[in-house]
Amino acid sequence: MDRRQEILTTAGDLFRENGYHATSMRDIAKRLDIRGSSLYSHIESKEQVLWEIVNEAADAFLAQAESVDTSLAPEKRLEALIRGHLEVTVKELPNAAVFFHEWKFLSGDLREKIILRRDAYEAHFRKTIKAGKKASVFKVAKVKMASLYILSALNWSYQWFDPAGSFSLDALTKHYTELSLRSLGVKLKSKT
Amino acid sequence: MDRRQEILTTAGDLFRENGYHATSMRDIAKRLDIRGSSLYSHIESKEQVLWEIVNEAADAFLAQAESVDTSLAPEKRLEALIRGHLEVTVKELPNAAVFFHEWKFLSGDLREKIILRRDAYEAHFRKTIKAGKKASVFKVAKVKMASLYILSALNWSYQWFDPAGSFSLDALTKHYTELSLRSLGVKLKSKT
DNA sequence: CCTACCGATCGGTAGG
DNA sequence: CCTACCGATCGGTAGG
Repeated sequence: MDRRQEILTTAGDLFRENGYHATSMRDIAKRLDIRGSSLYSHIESKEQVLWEIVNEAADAFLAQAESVDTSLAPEKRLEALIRGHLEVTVKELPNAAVFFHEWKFLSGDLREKIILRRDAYEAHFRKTIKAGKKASVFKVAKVKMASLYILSALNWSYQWFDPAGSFSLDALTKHYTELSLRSLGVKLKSKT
Repeated sequence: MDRRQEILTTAGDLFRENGYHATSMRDIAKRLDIRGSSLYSHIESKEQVLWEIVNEAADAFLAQAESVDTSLAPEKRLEALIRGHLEVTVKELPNAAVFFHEWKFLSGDLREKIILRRDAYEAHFRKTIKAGKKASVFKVAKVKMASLYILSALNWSYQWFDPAGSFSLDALTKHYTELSLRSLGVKLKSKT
């Protein structure tokens, strides 16, 4: 890992722990045992660092969603999206958390770009639910409402999920998939 | 509204828009057309302001949850909790957003106090779901997982809900209640 | 990668 | 409620 990557990784950890504005460039430097000013031979500005972290996370979420075969049955498609979302969240925890929480501190252009990518990502969920509704597999009054609901549940997971905690990623995925499909009216074998 | 309340309200708005650390005391003062130093005859410190905002929101959420009659049927209890949660979120949007997002910038004692109150709040959901599971009204594999799922979906709503937007609070409540009950395996009249 | 330093701004206090 | 001010820290640059 080169210095630039180390800086981005360290910044991601700190932005997640303390937030973008509460983290100073000197905090990042201290973790790497160098002086704050030395960062600037590798990076351009604090905002550029935030941008790269957020954009990298967006890449990961989008790549995953785009890899889902749209010819699959809607339940399978949604299941794949949920699994992928949770996998990316857990694998990139700091970056994902920063993506969800700190993107709004980007200004102008960068902010708009990231909003577009978020919308593109959410569209994968909306389209899948819409397809399931059309195929009468999902029973849902408002597609937008349902996809907001499910995405909300998924989005919040970075807040509490602890890879070392009592749930594995597999267990989380299995239960969240079941809860989501059920919320859309899909009948599953009951597990009391 | 006295000056102290005005300061808290203004601070809540700004903390929501820009975050606690990105908001300076002078920003708050500017909105009230006074100098930053003048704030200090009404408040003790910036952290105390954050604490009061967060704690006020916690009061509102807890009061609502505690007012739900525990002798109701589990579906009705959960419905009341969901309605109450969304009502408080929408009515106190800035404070609720700060409660969800900025509480972690509290230090020591205050931080621990708020964590306890959050846990107490979540317990209302867990207990209701557990009661429903025992009564075989809810079909749920892991109570903790299911309550995290539903609370996550609810918690995220402050991120996107716009009182002036295309959904009313009533519509939001109705749909989220339906989605939540269904996710727990409750059968509802289907709405395609 | 460092030292040295810039102007700006931070939360907060003194004193009126 | 104000002016005046404190020490600390901010993101970032110059120059080596």
